[in-house]
Amino acid sequence: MKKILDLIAEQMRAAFEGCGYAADYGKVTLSNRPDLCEYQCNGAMAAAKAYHKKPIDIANDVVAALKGQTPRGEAADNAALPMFESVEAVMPGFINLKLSGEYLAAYLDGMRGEDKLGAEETGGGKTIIVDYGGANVAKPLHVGHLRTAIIGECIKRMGNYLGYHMIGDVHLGDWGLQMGLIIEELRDRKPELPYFDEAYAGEYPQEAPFTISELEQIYPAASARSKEDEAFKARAQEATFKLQNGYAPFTAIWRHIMNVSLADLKKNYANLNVTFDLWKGESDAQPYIPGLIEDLQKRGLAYESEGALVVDIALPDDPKELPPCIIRKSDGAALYATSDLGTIIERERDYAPEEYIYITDKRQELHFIQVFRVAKKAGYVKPETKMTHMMCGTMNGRDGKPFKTRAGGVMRLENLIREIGEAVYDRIMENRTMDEEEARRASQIIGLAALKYGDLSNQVSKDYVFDIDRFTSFEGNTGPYILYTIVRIKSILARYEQEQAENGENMSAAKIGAAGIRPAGSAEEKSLMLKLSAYNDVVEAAFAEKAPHKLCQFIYELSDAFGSFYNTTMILKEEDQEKKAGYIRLICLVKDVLESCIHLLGFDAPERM
RNA sequence: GCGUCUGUAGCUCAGUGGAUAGAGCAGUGGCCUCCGGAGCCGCGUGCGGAGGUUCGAUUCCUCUCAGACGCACCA
Repeated sequence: MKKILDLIAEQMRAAFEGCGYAADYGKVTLSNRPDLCEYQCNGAMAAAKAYHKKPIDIANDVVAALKGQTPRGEAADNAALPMFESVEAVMPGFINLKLSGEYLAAYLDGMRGEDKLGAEETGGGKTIIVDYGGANVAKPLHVGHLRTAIIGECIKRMGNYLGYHMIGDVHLGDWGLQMGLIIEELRDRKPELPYFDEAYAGEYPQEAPFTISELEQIYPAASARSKEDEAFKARAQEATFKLQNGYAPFTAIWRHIMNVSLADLKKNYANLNVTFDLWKGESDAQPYIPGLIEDLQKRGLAYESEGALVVDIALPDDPKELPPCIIRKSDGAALYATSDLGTIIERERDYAPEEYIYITDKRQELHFIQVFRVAKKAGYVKPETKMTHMMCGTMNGRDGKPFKTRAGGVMRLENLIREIGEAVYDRIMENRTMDEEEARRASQIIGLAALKYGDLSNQVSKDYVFDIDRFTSFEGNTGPYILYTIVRIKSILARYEQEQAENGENMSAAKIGAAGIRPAGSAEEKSLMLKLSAYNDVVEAAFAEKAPHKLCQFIYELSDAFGSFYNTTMILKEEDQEKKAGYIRLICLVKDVLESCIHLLGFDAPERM
């Protein structure tokens, strides 16, 4: 369906044109003075200069033209309906518009009849790769992984919804120095293992020489040690180099690390409602790296500098000369940028995407500038391919500093999720009687909504304060409040159905769906309807601007509008059955839109709460 | 030092080249013979600072102050 703002703008453009002004001035926006009007057009003021006329005169011309005009909206059903309830020109030259109740009701009925509630599939099947995992093998997920996972999942869902072919890749950190660190730490802890016996010629064991919890302990220990112990660090670097060159015993250890760790990671991401189409990692880029380096050297793009192999990426109009991109360290090992470039080559070969979206912490900005520039400069990626780096702000604690556990350590994701679940559970139990099992289940669902909504409702690029008490509150602009609205609507709908069944009435669900939504009978109802009509516009904008928080803002406002409507309108007590059925259809649409939005955001609503 | 990002209400956050800059929380006062009161309706304070462009700037530009982050062999 066309967006309602576009439909209105069509009228406005025609009116401007009819009066001899350029159609472009007919741009329409939501009103910023809801007390005066619903939509507004400021074009008359912009046009004043070009036509040497007073803005108000232009506005009056256009309004007159608009009044004499018949609507020509393309939605055939709506074409016969006058679009506006009122149009007026006011000083200094605003054109204020109110939509007719019939037109709006017809528009909403159009939404009800569509699979995606009026959202258009503008993606046309274009392939977009979204790289939003960044988890490191052998290292537990922590809060630092939370944002990218949540945001990436949302971006992917929105894109798919709008008809793009989104490919989500977890892109594991499974190949860098960390692997060498683990190997060497393991050698010190269990020197008797055959992997460390150079004379060993037999088969390596199937069984991993460690459990996930051991592994999770080994890495941090090794990492800390490498910062103090130069010799250890050197050993780790050598081990990394050997692994990267296919040394069999280390490859065997690496496989064990991968197997043990992957199962755990999958479980944790699943708990977050986050899924990936690809479980690729840096290791998958390795086969491309020798060719990549050779190619860059042969074409003179890469050269030696201070022992390392680098590619210049500076451009003449950079405010500051950027450091070159290192693609091979002086010890011969590949590194982050190299494997990202290798990954790009693989992705081009397998998917040839029209856009890349990388979602990471904003501290990696320089790295992605370098990688993108090398990819374009070397022609690995077409010039017109969009490469976007979505930079996430940091998640801070209430003190404004990076989020930590009470003890001051890094908070593990599973602990965070559990804490939130418990906070929600306590709230449920103190307010309502629900059996324990259901409360447990509900608190899982609600907790995830609290967590995700709390994150997604902030702008991606900004640091934000993570506050469990605030996020899990059932009041205000929170995930639970949105769910509460949905649950209330479900409850009303269930009662209505029951009522109809008891009366043996013919108002079956199918019949309800068939009849129309009625023009608003109150200011609250109309506000609700206007808000609903913006759905397709909002989803499209949220994706185009990669701004999930716009979706959050929308559902909050929609929930709020529903709250006001609900509070002033007796739905089930309404005696006029037609009117009542109209209300039911309306709130059913509210529910559908809300559920659709939370699904895009990546969480669900419980049946009760 | 250089660069990037960010400064909006007591707190947490939205927002726009235009009319009176909005929400939530906290504080405070109302609203149930009523569908979930975990609700609804009121009440007050603010665009870090200075210039500039513009009929109009919180928004665009310059400078300045403050904070976060980054600045070649970690990822």
